[in-house]
Amino acid sequence: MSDKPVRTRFAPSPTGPMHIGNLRQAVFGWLYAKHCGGQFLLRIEDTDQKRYVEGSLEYIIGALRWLGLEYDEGPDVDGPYGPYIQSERLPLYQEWAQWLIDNDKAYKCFCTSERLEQVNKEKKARKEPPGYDRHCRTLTADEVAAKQAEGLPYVVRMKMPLDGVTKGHDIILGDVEFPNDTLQDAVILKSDGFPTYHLAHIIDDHFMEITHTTRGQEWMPSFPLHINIWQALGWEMPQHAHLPLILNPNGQGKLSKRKEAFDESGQRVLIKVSEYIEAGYLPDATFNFLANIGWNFGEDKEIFTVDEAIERFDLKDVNPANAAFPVEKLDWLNGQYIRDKAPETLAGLLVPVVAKAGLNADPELVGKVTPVAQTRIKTLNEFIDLAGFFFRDWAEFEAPPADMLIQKKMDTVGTKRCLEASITVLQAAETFDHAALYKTFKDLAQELDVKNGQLFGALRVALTGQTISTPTFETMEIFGKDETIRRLEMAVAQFADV
RNA sequence: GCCCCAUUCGUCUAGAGGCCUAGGACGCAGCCCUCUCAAGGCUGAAACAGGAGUUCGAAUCUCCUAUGGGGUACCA
Repeated sequence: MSDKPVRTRFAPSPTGPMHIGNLRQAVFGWLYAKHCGGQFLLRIEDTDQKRYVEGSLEYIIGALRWLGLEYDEGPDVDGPYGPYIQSERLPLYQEWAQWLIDNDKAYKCFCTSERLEQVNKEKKARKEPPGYDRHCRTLTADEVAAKQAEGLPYVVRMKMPLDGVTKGHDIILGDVEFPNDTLQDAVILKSDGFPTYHLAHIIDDHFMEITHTTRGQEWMPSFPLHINIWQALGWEMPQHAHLPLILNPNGQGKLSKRKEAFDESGQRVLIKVSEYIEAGYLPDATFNFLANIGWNFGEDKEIFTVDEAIERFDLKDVNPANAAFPVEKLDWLNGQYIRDKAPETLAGLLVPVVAKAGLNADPELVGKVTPVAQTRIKTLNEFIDLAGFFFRDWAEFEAPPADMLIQKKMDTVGTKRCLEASITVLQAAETFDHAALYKTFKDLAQELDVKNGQLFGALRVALTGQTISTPTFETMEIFGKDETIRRLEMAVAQFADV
């Protein structure tokens, strides 16, 4: 091990909206770099032109920034090791592929995909494991020259050892070894001149001076290939950490944006980072949640800040086992974070949410409603369901139907009487704060010989049109005397024919 | 098929040979509080995949089996 500064990278492919599992990989790499006082960089691996999706870079950058994972170098952050987009580094890969050929570590392969298919078909018929038969590995220099003179397209394949074992070490998994006779002469440079991931990431990691790599465990099978490439190149290999995968909540299969998953309550599991943002999850809660999968803070502490995580995080403490995605825990955590925020701060976050819902996002009103909603919402968006009525045009409020106003074990006559009596009491009210209102209505309930819940429930529905809402008297206080009475009168009108 | 990895409450996890009659959290159940819904408080049910070893002693080490996951592309 050297004393060079720790450098980690997040290297996604620009293939569309960013996946939440991907974001977690980024979290671990970022956390480790920060923990070591090193650098974290973003590199775009776009060596597969076919899979490129327009706008992906913006998705990736947006997701990283949203969560607070600032990178020291990247496509839009200049650094001394750029460019940070692989398609802009093509000559480098081609040069080193040639170097490998020149040094007898790799070879040109002219086999067509048709032949490859044929080979596999035959192998299958003989019940042999599939794979390339190394047909071009033994081509003579003259044969190669002849094929090239014909203008035949070719790929470059790695010349893998035929026997023995390839040994490697992983920070999380420990020592691993692979029998070489099961390995393939993988393609490292495609016929279009683009490198495959295998070659490209190694060259980049080397020249970008990456000291520790983090990637999903799905890469484990190609680890021996990579080890051999590093060795062939004669470069010092960074330390590798293969991170556990996130599985669907039921533990069946890895979380994927192509296959939708559902949790126990039948809710669709959100996959894209953008979906989490839109659903009203907080970045700090999401960070906490993601960091808690496969790693934990210790001391039985579930809730921790980013700085606390940086302080403690170490790749070697990561649990090697794959994890079912514990979605339901995010709701709880997000609720915790919402409650921990200063009401003014929360209100600031809520204003745009109200606006986005197409409602009147008056900051002052949001500020008044926030404290009474704070313990009742788990995501920002739930604010709309609970308290959206405050932000609709009051003049357009329509009284709820009579049967909604009538509470348990009440009838039309009794309900109407309650509402009328309430209006009378309200008109006489001098102070209009919720504590005083509570007291007067408690007295009124006794006077009318109904239960608190029966009276208060009718009031709630009359005021909000909802059976679940912010507390009734706090709601009255926010509405003020005039609006409160107006709504109750509208409710009484629902009983006109009684 | 072959290769690789993993396996502690339903789930995320703590646990690196005696501290474990296995700890925390989510979820769940019950109770308290209570104007709805939450929040909060308290209580409870709930796990070392199985089998062989090693050892005075194993959730912790070894092997086998089972199960789950991943890979097996001129995708990453």
